[in-house]
Amino acid sequence: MDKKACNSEDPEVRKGPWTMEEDLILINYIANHGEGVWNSLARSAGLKRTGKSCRLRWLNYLRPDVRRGNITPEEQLLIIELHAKWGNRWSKIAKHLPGRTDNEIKNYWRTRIQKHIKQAENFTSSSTTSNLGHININVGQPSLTNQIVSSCVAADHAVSQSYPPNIATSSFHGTLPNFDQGPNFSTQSNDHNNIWSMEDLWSMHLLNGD
DNA sequence: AAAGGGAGCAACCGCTGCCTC
DNA sequence: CGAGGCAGCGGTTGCTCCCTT
Repeated sequence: MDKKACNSEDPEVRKGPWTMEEDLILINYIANHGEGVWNSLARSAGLKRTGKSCRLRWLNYLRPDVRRGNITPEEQLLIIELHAKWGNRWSKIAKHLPGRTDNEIKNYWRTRIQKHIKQAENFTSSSTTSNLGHININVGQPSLTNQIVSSCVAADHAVSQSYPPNIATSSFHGTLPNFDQGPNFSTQSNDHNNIWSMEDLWSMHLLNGD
């Protein structure tokens, strides 16, 4: 329970998007002191953030091993199968997808797969009882699962085909990301960008001499 | 060219479970 | 054994970007 730690009335506590400065402070601090005891970490590092916020930022974004963007068809299939098995146990599912975070998988599911599932279910007979509220795919229904996977893959493929590679990555090619906009410099990016931006952050961290 | 709407994603919120004292 | 503190989880919100009209 985050009784005091999550006191959102505290004017000293910053909320909203993380700035690059904050990211660097957090990276530096964790590099020097390691993770853990997030509330005191936030205080010691001089971040006006809750420990919770620091933990989330680190786990979902700043960790060096985090992979972002471009969910592969294999990963899609795995997500669908594991979700069919475990439901919305995102962290459990994420453990089977190295480098992926529960938040990313959750967002991916809600924004992409859920949409395709609905389409697929509409496409299949209306006589089949389904649970749209809590998507419940039976692994024993390969046709539906395959339909969803192929639907997702096809959609993603279409998107990647319709975007010239340098459009999605344009803001990162040949110039430093625009950090003025806060952490959004790496949103909606593919693997290449993400490696790019995070390497950038980490190299800056290293340049700081830590 | 501008406005509206939808999609995608980062971050917050509230809750639960575990651990320590 | 109970209280308090922390980490972790899942749901939700709100912002930004991009596409369509």
